[in-house]
Amino acid sequence: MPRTVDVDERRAELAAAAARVIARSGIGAATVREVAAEAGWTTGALTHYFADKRSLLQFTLTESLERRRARRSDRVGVTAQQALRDVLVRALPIEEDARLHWVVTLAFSAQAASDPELAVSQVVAYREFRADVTGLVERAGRASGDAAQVEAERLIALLDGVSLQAIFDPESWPADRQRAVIDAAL
Amino acid sequence: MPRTVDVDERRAELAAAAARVIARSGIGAATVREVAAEAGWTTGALTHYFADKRSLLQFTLTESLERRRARRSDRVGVTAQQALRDVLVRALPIEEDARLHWVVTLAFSAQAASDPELAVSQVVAYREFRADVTGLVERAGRASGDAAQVEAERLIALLDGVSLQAIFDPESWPADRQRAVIDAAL
Amino acid sequence: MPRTVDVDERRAELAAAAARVIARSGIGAATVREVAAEAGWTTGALTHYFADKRSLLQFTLTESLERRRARRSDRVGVTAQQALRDVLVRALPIEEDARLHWVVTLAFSAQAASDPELAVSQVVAYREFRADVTGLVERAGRASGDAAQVEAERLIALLDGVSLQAIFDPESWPADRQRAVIDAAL
Amino acid sequence: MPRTVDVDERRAELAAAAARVIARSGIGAATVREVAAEAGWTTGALTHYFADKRSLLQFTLTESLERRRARRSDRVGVTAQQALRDVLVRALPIEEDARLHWVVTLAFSAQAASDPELAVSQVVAYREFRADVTGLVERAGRASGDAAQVEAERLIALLDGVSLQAIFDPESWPADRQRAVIDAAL
DNA sequence: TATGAATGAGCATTCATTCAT
DNA sequence: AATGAATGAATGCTCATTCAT
Repeated sequence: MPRTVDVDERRAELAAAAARVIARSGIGAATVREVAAEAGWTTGALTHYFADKRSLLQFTLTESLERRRARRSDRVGVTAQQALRDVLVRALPIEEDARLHWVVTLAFSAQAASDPELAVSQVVAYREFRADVTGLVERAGRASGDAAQVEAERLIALLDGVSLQAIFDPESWPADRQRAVIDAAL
Repeated sequence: MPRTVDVDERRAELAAAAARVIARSGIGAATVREVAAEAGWTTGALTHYFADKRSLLQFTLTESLERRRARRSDRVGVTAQQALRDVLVRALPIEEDARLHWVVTLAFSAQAASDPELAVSQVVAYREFRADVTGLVERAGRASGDAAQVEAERLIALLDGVSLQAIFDPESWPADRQRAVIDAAL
Repeated sequence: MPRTVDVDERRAELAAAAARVIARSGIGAATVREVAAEAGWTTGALTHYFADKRSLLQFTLTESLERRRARRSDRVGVTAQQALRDVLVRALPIEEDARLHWVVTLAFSAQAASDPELAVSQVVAYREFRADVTGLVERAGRASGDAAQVEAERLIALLDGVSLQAIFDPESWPADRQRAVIDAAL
Repeated sequence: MPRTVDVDERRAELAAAAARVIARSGIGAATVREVAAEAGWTTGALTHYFADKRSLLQFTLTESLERRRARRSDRVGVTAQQALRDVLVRALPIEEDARLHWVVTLAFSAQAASDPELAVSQVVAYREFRADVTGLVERAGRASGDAAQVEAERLIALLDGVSLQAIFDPESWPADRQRAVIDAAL
């Protein structure tokens, strides 16, 4: 089914274009025209891949969440403690990929209040992340059972809080300081 | 003499209406018409108090930040340690006021990327918050000098992370669990 | 009836303000607010003197035409030939009064097409002007009967043509050149 | 391949519709909606051809000036004297084309005060007209050098004055009388 | 008489969406 | 599959007008 591959790839390209527009100019500027132009197509072409604007944006968010999840799993040949640290540090808005994800996520938070489907995607992704981190906390022998989940939540809250502030106030939060907070918590 | 009106009060009313609309339906739904209707006026009336939509939204954000700051200062006759705990806990999205503030703040984060003035307001407010918390950490004898600021940043990051998740996934984060994270950190 | 005098005076003041606004920024900028502000009042005050915008503008035009007519008659102790020359030259957009009148008249020409009442005011004023000039042509012994009217029309056409171009292209038409055309025709 | 459209032709159609609306109801009535309806399109379609209202109206004026200029040049196989008379008479508001041009020009004079670009278009067009007429005056052997330009200005002033009055007071100015003034001047 | 708050219709403009080609 | 012309609803904003004070 080579055609299916094309379609998926095209959808991913368009979602990436949408993410770039959102990061650059805010979600209000993410019009169909603008996203299509950013991707190098016309609005008409876009409608072959997304029924309407809403599904384009919906996919942009889930794609961003999915890519974050994928990035998380490619850790091989390290100890659980290292893996835990890796997962947390790579979620910080330090590398461009992660920063883009954060900006997109926050932009959608403005819509999630009124759009349950968006909210669900984010909740599911968060719970998966929590399960992953809980697993690593256990494998690292830091805690087990409920205590492991509490520890995971504490670590994720710290990670999210630092990320949020680093997005808003990058000057106060160079990469080193971001990582330092995580390392101190571990 | 025509009926006179308390301009500042009216502006605050309209900003509150805007905040409610944003919290209920997202910032995209915060149109001039919708905000005016929420406040019980027509669009024309709104223009007496705000030159344009941008200044309405700008004021909505700064008003929200200002109210949060004001709420922070009314703590009397308690120990520094209690005051610190109070400040952090009351910033959590537990009471309606604080929840509304969080939703509004996050909604604006979607715009701040493209509107430097909004970004500045948020950064300034965050730095003030950090200074306040740092002062309390010192007075509580938890740390001093640079270490006090590092501790403050850790506490705020934790607070922000919990708040963010509580906004997205309220089911996972009842008030007790939110407070527990803060208490454990203290 | 002192109050009546006040009212008439106030109406004249407002009409003068309207004329200044039109001359400065075009008829599109002659909003009720703008005219009231130019006169130093609020819009509410204006409504005591004019039922609506239309009657304000209508009066602005007729007042301008009336003032032009009044200016025409204050010529004493000169020969008919001198009076003729005077009437024509003083109608040219050289002095501020006359220039303002021209600009206002032209601005209203844009509306006269769709507003018969405005058109009538202008036609009546023009015919009066023609009758005046015809009388002067006869008294100056330049022509009589139908020939006098034809001569008057020629002179007025010349005057209007020069005025029109002087309004549009003042650089090409300093006062001297405007007067020279009239003098050559006489 | 989608249906293709002659952009220049469409712009000309829309400008013609704008001219008709202006002539019928005044420039104040020349709203985007009204012009689009007059042309048989919706407002959205209009924006494919003009970025905004201002550029639509600007084009309407320059198109009208351009058409007048084009009309002027299609004189072949006549003497210079005949050509001169032709040019002047065809500029009078006798035929529908010329009348429309006059009304449009006058309507824009109400805006030119506040829009320098419009004023420039009109001045340039007038100076071209003057240069053309001056050339014909010379070729007709009526005058030469500076005298030719003075004669041209006199003729144009007469033409403009007659036209202006014929627009305002058509009853007083049937076609014959308009032409008679020009012929008498020649 | 005068104020200015409030209304609501109308405006230019933007934009998601449809559709003939 | 892709274009881009066209639609029409929605938006921010302006403004003439009304009216309680």
